[in-house]
Amino acid sequence: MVLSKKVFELVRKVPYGSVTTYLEIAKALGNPGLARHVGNVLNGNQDPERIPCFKVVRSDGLVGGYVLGAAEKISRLEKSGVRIKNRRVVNLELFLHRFQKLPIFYKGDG
DNA sequence: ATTATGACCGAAG
DNA sequence: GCTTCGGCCATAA
Repeated sequence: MVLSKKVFELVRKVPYGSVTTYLEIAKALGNPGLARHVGNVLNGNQDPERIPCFKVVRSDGLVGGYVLGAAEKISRLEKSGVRIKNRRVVNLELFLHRFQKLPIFYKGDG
């Protein structure tokens, strides 16, 4: 699907040490209702080393799933400097706020 | 066309 | 805070 290609494209742009959410990516695709589908797409990630989908978490902060296991996802997030508390990203809102500055997802208008 | 299944979301309890 | 439930959208059978 052309949509999945865009998903991977966006995920690649998430800076190391930061995170985004399935919902934010769905919004960037133009349809917030696609959040679930975004997860489905990432579930088919054949190259987790090149597509850093460990940076994509749920909108409530829970880390969510990962091809290599949630534990590995948490491990990589922490290694990148993202704090995790009880399977949840600490201060997720700060990260999302950061994306409003960077024209990564909301290019065009704010 | 209908049904079931997901790395989800939001509102309620 | 937490768990539960209905809704969402694409894909596969």
